[in-house]
Amino acid sequence: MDVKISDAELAIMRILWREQRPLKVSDFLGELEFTKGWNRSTTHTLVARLRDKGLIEPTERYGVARYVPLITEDDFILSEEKAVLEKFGGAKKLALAMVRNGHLTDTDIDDLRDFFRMGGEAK
Amino acid sequence: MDVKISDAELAIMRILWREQRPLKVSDFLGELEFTKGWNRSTTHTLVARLRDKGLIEPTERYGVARYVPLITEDDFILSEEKAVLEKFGGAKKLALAMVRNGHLTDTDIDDLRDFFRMGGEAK
DNA sequence: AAAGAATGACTACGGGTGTAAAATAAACTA
DNA sequence: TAGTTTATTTTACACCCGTAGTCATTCTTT
Repeated sequence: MDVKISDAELAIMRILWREQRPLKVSDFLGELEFTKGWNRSTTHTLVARLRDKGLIEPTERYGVARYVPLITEDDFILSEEKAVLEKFGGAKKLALAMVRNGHLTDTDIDDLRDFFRMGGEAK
Repeated sequence: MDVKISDAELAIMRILWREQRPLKVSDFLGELEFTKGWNRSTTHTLVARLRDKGLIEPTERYGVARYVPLITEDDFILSEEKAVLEKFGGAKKLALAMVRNGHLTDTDIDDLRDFFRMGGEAK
């Protein structure tokens, strides 16, 4: 998939990924109103756009639609990663920036190393 | 600074950062036409927008303007880093994605570790 | 069933972005 | 210096995004 998820849309995807179950819009309306200050309409618009883009889908429809994501968070991250590297001019530059800003700690680095040693299965 | 640099604009900044000297638009027109397939007008538009945003500046003006960047690549990277982490849900997740995709190698990781050891001055 | 509340669909609008044509100005060449 | 080539500015336009108003529909609750 290479449809774009906008920042605002992402907030919705995140909730869907987190909850791991079909959600009615009303299930996260409140949260988004609180965390993002969104108007009810705004949330509905974003949900509609995600639906139009084929990124979420209502599971059957009696009455109120319950949505599920059609891509996993991992898929999203892996695909975004590429765009980000493009923007930063390489993984190493980005990693260095993260280290310099103190967002990637030495323990994190150890973990990455371990991840390597184990051929890539750790979390 | 917290003016946004769009993806297209970034291509221009990158050339300016790379060349380390004042450049005429014609100096990179060809490259961008080749690598991005841009029309001459497009490049000019982007240059104008960068100028309007105060991100580049012509050095004196006899005849053809020669531009220099007003922010360094490091400044840019450091400021963007935050937005990226936001999007990826943390530095570690992002780093893991990079490793998984094979964009951050074990040697890179060693370098990061070294960077740490030396209190942050390596390149 | 009627009134009121919740829900969802449709419409809108201003700003940014990618893309470029058209118009204008400046520089070069014969 | 006129004619031509090159550079710069102006204008355009469609699409995406954040944001939300409004209208229509569907529950609820008397």
